[in-house]
Order: sequence, then C-alpha cells, then structure tokens
Amino acid sequence: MDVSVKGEYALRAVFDLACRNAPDPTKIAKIAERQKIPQKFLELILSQLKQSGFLGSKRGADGGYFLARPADQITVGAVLRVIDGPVRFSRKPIANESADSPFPELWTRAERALSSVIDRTTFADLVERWKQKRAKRVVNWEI
Amino acid sequence: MDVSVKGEYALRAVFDLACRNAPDPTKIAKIAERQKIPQKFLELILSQLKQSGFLGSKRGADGGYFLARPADQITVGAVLRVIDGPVRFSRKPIANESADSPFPELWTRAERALSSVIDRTTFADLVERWKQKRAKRVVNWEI
DNA sequence: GCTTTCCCTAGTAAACTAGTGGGGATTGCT
DNA sequence: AGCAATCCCCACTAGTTTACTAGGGAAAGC
Repeated sequence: MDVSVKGEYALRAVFDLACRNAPDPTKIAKIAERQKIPQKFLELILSQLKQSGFLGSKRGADGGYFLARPADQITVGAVLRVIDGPVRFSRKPIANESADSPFPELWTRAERALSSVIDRTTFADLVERWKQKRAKRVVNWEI
Repeated sequence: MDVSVKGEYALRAVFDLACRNAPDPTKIAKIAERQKIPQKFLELILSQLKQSGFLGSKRGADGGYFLARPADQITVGAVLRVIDGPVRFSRKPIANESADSPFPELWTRAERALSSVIDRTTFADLVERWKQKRAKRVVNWEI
C-alpha cells in the first residue's frame, strides 16, 4: 500500500534530472551523492528507467543520464508504475474468484482517485512548485 | 501499495456480518466457508477486529461473532487501517531525512484522495449497493 | 461434564525488498 | 593506440514481510 524505497529513489532521480534541464548528461555518481542513494542500487534503477523510455544515456568519460523527453511529459504515476508495478489499491484478483462482491467497484474508485493525483502531476509541475516554495521562503527570510 | 490478502479477508468478513444484520452471532466456520477463507487464519483476523472494537463475540456452543456497531458506522478505511496499518501512499519518512523535496506534499494529496473514497464508504453503503446491483440483474433476467 | 465455540502463542515456507559484488563493453581524451 | 571514466549486466544475499498452520487452553451453553 505504499511506494517502495526503490520507487522513491527513482522519483528523486528523475526529479534531479528535471531540475537541471540541461541537455548534457549527468553522472550516476553525482545523482547518487546529491540524492543520498547507494550508487550501485541507483545504477539498477536508472537502467530500468532507460529501458522504459524515460531516460537516455551516454557512455564513456563525460557520459551520464538525461531525460529522454521534456519534463512536462513525464508523470509521477508513469515512473512509479514501471518501478513498483501497477498502482493498485487492491491486489490483483485471482482467476476463478467470484466477482460477486462489492469490493472491485470500490477499488476502481480508489484507484481512479489516486490516478487523478499522480497521473496528472508531471515533473515540470514538481520543479515549478518546488521553486515557488523556495522563493517564498527567501522572501520570508528577508522580512 | 495494495491491500494485503489479510486486509481483504477482514473486509469480506465484516461485509458478511453486515449482510445479515441479525443480532445473533455467526460462527467462524460459517464465515470461513461462505467467504472461502482459511479458518485458522480467519480466527486471527476476527480476534484482531474484536480487539479494535468493530466486532463483538459470544463463546460456547451457539457462539460466534457479530457487529459491535451498526454497519453505517463502520467504514472500509477504518477496518483496513487496523489490519494493514496506516493507509499511506508513500512510506514513513525516516527521521533525519531532509524534507527539502517536493514529494511529501504530493503524498499527502494522494492520501487525501484515497481517504475521500475509503473513509466515506461504510459497510451499510456496500450492502445497499450490492443489493441494488443484484436487483438490477434480476430485472434484466426477467425481461 | 462434555462438547462447541472462541482465544492465544508460536512457528514457518515462500516471496519480496533493499541492496552488494564483480566484472565486462563503450566512449572520449590525449 | 592507450587509458581512464563511464555505463551496462548478471548473479547473489541478508533481512523482512506475508500468508498461513499447529497445538493447544478457557469459557459458555446444553
């Protein structure tokens, strides 16, 4: 019922890349350091995110990872789904289970409510909100 | 990210009791049979639901379990919380984690969306909806 | 007093989580 | 061409959680 550590690492990594929207690649080691993620574990995650089409990479010295699409076309939900599996509220129903129960309908309602949050939030949104928050804090300090 | 089998068993058990709103107790074995739940496992779950105040019980021959409150005062969310733990979308943040991230706010939004579904749905609602669905099906058959 | 029921503690196989380790294969730089 | 930095890939593992099962014990009703 909650997103795994791996899932949160994935989100943080994509967010890190979305923040610096430069086209030049960022090294695994840098992301790992900034986001406090075990490097070897992060390698696994980034590789998976690349396979799924969210990230691109460049090898060799001065290589690294970068967003394969603009940040406003990557949603939190999509990233979570490839890392943590389908975002359900209930578990997958087993085959010959009688559907004669009121719960499946409830689960789809719950999942729709969830999706309406995480599938409408892009990393561009997150970066923007985060910058605004930062700005507000600075203003408060200056008063 | 999804409710456990145990959680679903608990919901089905409470639903079973809510359907027959009789005040006389229902035996574990009956619930287990109707809902296809391993009996010993169900004992564990019912005991937990009693400790949490949802159910009452009566011992001896002709004993069993019953709802401790009317069905319209038991929500799906409340039952799930005592069985599966807090209904979160993200995991509990560790202590010294820098909150300097855009995600906590997103998680609270997701959790609010979820709660708005499961904390507003009572077992009385479920029973009513289920009966209506049944009725509709019968009508269709009669046409 | 005997059975039927709830009640309680412990254990356990399988699956999953959160990593680690060891080495390749590519690329860019000099 | 040589070298170092980087991504890439596969296997392995300690620890935790899940979904149960075993084996009784205690109380209530007939």
